[in-house]
Amino acid sequence: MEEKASKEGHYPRDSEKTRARILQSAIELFSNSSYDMVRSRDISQKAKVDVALINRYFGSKKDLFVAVLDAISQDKPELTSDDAESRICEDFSKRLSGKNFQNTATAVRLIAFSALSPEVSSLLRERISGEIDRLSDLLGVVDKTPATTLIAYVLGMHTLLQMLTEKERESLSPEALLDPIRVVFQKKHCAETPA
Amino acid sequence: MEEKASKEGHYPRDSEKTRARILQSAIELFSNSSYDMVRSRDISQKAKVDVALINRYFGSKKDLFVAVLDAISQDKPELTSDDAESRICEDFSKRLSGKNFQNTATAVRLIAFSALSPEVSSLLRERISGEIDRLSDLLGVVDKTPATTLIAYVLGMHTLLQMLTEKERESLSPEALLDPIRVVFQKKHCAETPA
DNA sequence: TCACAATGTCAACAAATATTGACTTTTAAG
DNA sequence: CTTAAAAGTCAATATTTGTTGACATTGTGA
Repeated sequence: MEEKASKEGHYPRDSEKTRARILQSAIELFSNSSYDMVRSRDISQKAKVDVALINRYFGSKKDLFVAVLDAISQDKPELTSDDAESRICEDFSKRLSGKNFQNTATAVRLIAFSALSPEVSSLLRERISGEIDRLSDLLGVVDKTPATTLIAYVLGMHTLLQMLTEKERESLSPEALLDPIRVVFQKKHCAETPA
Repeated sequence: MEEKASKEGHYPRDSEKTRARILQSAIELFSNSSYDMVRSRDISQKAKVDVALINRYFGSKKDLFVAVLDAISQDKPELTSDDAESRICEDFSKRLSGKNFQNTATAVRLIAFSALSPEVSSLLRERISGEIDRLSDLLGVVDKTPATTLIAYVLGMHTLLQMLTEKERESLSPEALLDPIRVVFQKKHCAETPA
């Protein structure tokens, strides 16, 4: 797994791989905190790379962010509506158990974190509209309201789960957390929450 | 309405009123963007006051933020569950019509904006837990899940509505937007959205 | 009117952070 | 081996932003 690192721990030079390493680090960091919170130096450290290389390879921090957006737009699998629901479920579960994670629902989560960062919010505007459209297609309706509702909920739940203590998170019922989502998917409208 | 401003436009000196003006400006600004986005100089400009006075009167920007939190915790009216629902409704309506606003649901909205700002997120952690408890009482249940669900949704919807264009907002059905909320309030579980 | 405290103004400071350019090291071709 | 381009390093810069302290102005009680 480790690239052979000569003596003092630096990798043999390979521009493609360093570029990829920067991008990957950026993806992970931007998926777990906001654009503003992630400093260039965090990314470079995680990628085991000098800060200056971010600018050399990507132009600027903002450009790197755009590259991240493009990257996660690429490998977006065709979803079924069942799939989408279980994805969100899995995502919530992981967050409830306090874990970090790599590859589930990254786009929405990333958007959730940086939605209010002034430098990139305009970029995210387009993407979020795209996500709403995509989800609307998935639901097979013209009206954007259900998709908007769902994404808002996922957005907010991510933010909120981020804020709560582990103890508080544990006290939540993962099942019941999905009720509003089921409303949108129009499957199980009348969930009974035992008082 | 205007305080008598002597000749060149500065108010007669009155520490209480200047303090109040700063606080009010801060409340409004922090209710419409994040802690990071609101610069000290924005607050001072809006309050028609020198920047330095923020520190003189409140100590620091962070302290001012705390003062804002305390202030909006004060005049929190006793709510009924009907009341809460109509409040949220009103709040969404205003946001849908692109207006800014002063006095509705300020606490949650303010929390929504600054939830991810590193400097104050720990402060908000307590408050949001408080809001969840308060709402749980209102709902008359011990389980925090419904309240958490509702607050997440409000949080996310605020963020999202913030991002969408006016055109996109207009295409949404305010009624349907409230469906997940009704789920939590356990009133109208089986909403029919006409395809 | 005088003096002193309260209030307000201004410019300079400090810290954080993305960015840049000059410089060094590595790689690979001729 | 030489040499030039590619890749990486390092220190300095520019900018933004909260904060501070010296100074000016206003109000008030003796």
